[in-house]
Amino acid sequence: MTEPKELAKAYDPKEVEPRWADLWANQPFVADPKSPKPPFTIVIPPPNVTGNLHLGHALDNTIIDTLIRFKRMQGFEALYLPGTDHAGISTQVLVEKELKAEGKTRYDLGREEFLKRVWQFKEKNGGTILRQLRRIGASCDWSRERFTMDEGLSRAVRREFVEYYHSGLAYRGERIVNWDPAAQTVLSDLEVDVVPTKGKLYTLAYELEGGGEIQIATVRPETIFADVAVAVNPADERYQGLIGKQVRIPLTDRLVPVIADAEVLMDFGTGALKITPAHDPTDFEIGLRHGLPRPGVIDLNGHLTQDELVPEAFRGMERFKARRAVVEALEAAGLLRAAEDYNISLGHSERTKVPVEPMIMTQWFVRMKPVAEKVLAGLDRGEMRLVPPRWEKVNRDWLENIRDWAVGRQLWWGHQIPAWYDPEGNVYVPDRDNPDLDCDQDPRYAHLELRRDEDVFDTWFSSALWPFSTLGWPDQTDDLKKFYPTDVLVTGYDIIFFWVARMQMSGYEFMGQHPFHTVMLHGLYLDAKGQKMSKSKNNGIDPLELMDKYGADACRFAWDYLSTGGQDIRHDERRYEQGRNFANKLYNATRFVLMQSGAGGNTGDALPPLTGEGGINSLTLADKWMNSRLARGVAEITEAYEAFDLGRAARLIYELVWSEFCDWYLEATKPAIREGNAATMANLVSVLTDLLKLLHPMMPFITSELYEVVTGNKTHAELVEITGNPKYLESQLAYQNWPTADTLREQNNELRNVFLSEVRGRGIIADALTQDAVIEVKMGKLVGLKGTQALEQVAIQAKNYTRTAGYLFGQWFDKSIVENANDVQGINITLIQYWLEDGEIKFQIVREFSNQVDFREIPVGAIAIEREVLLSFQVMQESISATRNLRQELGISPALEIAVQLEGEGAGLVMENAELFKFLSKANPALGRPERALAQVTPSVSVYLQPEGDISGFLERQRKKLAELEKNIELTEKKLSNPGFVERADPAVVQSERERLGELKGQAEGIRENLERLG
RNA sequence: GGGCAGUUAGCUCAGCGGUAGAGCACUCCCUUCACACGGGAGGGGUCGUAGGUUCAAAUCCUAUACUGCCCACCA
Repeated sequence: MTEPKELAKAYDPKEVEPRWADLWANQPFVADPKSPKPPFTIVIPPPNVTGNLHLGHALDNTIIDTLIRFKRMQGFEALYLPGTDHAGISTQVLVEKELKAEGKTRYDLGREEFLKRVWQFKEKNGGTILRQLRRIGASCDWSRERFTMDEGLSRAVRREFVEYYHSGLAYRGERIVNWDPAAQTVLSDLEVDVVPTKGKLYTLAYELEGGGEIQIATVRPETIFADVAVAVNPADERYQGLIGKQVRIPLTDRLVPVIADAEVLMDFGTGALKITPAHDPTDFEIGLRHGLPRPGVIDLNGHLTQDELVPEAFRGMERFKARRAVVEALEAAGLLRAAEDYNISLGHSERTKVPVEPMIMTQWFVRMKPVAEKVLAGLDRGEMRLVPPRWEKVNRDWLENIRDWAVGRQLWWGHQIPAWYDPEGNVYVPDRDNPDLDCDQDPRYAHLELRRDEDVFDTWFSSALWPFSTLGWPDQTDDLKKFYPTDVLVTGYDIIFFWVARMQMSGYEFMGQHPFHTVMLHGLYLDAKGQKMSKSKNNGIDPLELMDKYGADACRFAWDYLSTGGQDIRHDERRYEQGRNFANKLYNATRFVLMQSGAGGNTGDALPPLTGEGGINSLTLADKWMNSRLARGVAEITEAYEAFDLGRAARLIYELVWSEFCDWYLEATKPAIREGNAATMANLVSVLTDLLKLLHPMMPFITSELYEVVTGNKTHAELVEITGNPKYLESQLAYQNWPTADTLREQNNELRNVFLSEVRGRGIIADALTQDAVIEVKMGKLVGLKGTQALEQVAIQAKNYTRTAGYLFGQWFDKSIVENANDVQGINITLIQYWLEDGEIKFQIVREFSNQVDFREIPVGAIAIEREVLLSFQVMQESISATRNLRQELGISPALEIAVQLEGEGAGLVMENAELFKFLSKANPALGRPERALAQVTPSVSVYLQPEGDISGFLERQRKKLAELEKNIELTEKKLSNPGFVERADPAVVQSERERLGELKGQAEGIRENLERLG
């Protein structure tokens, strides 16, 4: 941008966005724990430290930043806490891949060297994702950036384990676990994806001791060498005689018993099940019940062991190769009875995609049930809500059926488990009161040879603490006191179990309360075909490319716009075009305003004079209309933001800016500005300023830039100077107050102006001031004022001092203004509430007396305002559109000025605003009605135009319109003649139906008559 | 096996008890002094299907059909 007058025609985000991104990176939005403002906290869902920004992150962070910026402007001490996760498996896998390229494994380096290498990798790549976050404009407090393996967070994790251990929840036990042979680690159930996999169901014959055979069905014939029994259902008549007998495992000489267990399904396969406790979870359970041994024949690499249980030919063979070999051998031995195609539900490692091997191992587990119960109780008490609410059931179901959590991972990258073992296998864990003391450093155990557990914790074991470990826990820091519990958690529904539920549990367990009150779950971002994005499908869409192409603001707007009701989002490039076009529209609207004013705003505090040049009497009909639309927009948009309904907020703003501000108001100001109407000019600037504020949470870059230009009249060079330097820009839009009905009125709100002029004109305040004694007032006492009208307004009048403050739904919403009044000593204060009701401004005058909570009320008064004032701009719009339609119908050149005649109850109003009408319709209006003319009939005005040329098309469309009207009339009449409707429907609905019928009839009659005249 | 979403204009989606909406696409007109990433005027939908509740249903209920997702130890 150069001087305002030389602004480029099209908005260029590439020029603007990097400057602001730099400013926000260099001068972050630091939250102050000592601030008197109420806190509003959101912690980032920490991305993998070595990852790249993908659309899930973009969605998370755009939504979060939108909420944070909104709350910050609303007067909260907003904290957006950034950070990254060490992401155990995926980071380690990345580094190992790098090593592999060098022909090495982690074992070649050894643990210590390997970890050094991972830290180097982290230092090198760890900054990427955070830089990418800056690109989207995230207003994080970068001074508080955290990493799950920071010193502080590591202490938190250690504390977590020590607490779990000493409260008896963490224990070490031998269980069947999911083993990932590729990553060489245990996985939790959540990290296993069950994928239907093509395979075969084999029926094998086990010889019965003493002759005969029993057939069993299995998909894993290679595990028969670890069989310890064959089980049948005790109720199965087929096998009654066999229970207790011995059978021979095929290809071996080993005999195992036939046992009975109720868990065996009679109608699956042959009804007989081979029991392999070491390699199948169900078999493990059955084995446990029957006290069976549990030999294993598969090693950690997924190969058959060298164990003597395995026939020599198969030893050391890879598991799937072994399966084929065993099947061949069985066939050769004549023991394969059947092999049918079968879809096996096979667990795969989420990370490495390799089939998981169930294995028996001794591992650390945490018993989550008692912890989950605390969360469930909290949910019962309504301490947390999920948005959309349907997820609460999912959340609850999981917590209710929670199983013990295998927390150990056989990785090197992560928090090493603080548990030590002596040579006899006894466990040592640090004490609660000194958790940071390693047991092998503890003098009490000096006589022992202690060996530390090699394993590290599951990554989620540390993420579970994120909402408070990042704020300083286990220390009782100021941050923790101020900002915990956090407010909203924003994330995709795909990590409810992994992360959300675990934070809930650790929140209740360690902080004694909920970690956040609202969980906002957005949908998944799908590709254009509606499929999940994945590396294997290579259908990923890169948010950085989108931002380069359309600008970060455009993308943010698209993401906010799309976040409706937690629905999944299908990629559609057109949404980004919409965002880009919107930015361009806003830019050009601002450019127009600047061209007119050539200068910045005048957003002073004082009320404008009531009369004279620049006074409110100069406001045009369009100004008043725009102010009224803006007031409504502020209310609706604020409500949508408050409800975290960003999709709705985005739609409302888009409509307000484009369809109302640009399409109508901007055009309508042109004639007034040409006449030099200063009030219109000032109004234009103030409306635009509020629109920039409303839009700022969604499009922070462009709004910040334009705000500086509009209010400060800054040149491009000055802007570059400001945003390019690490110099605190206190005046920036991000720190401005959110528009309220109050500030609107300070800025020439129609209602306020009408009201105040009336009040002053009638001397109402003067009356009030003389009626009661005036006593000094402490404004801090202004609480307890009651009332619920949405348009309530409080005006404070004191000598030369006039301020207004709002009071809405029981709370001050711009209290600072009220508090500032303390500066004025000895003031006389009258509080005036006023609101709109039934086409009248109702008001109430309230006197506040010193140090008393009670106040006197003067009965509600009312000033009637003409309804037409509020509806008249609509009449203008309708008559202008009707005229444009006529022109179009007749193919009249847009440049040609025509003459129209007007008739109807709104015609006079149009004549009063003839200049506006003429400017927007290129038609000169006059009252009256020609004998023979084409007509466009609107509810309040009929527009007539002399027919020219071929009007057959026009007539046809008019007939169609008439038919449509008649159909509606019929429907409405039918409705109104239905006694059920008239008696039972809401009277307001009935009334509006009646009015509508009248309107329809009037219009139909107008068209009919006109058509008759035209013959 | 259980659960949850979705099915609305050609496309992608809002709306979720009181006259069917948006963006894009489509037709026509316009390089009008903010914007062609634009302006103006239009066309286009019996809201998956079948029942029910209600004065009134795209919206609530019950079935049902497709589509997608999640959970679950039938080997």
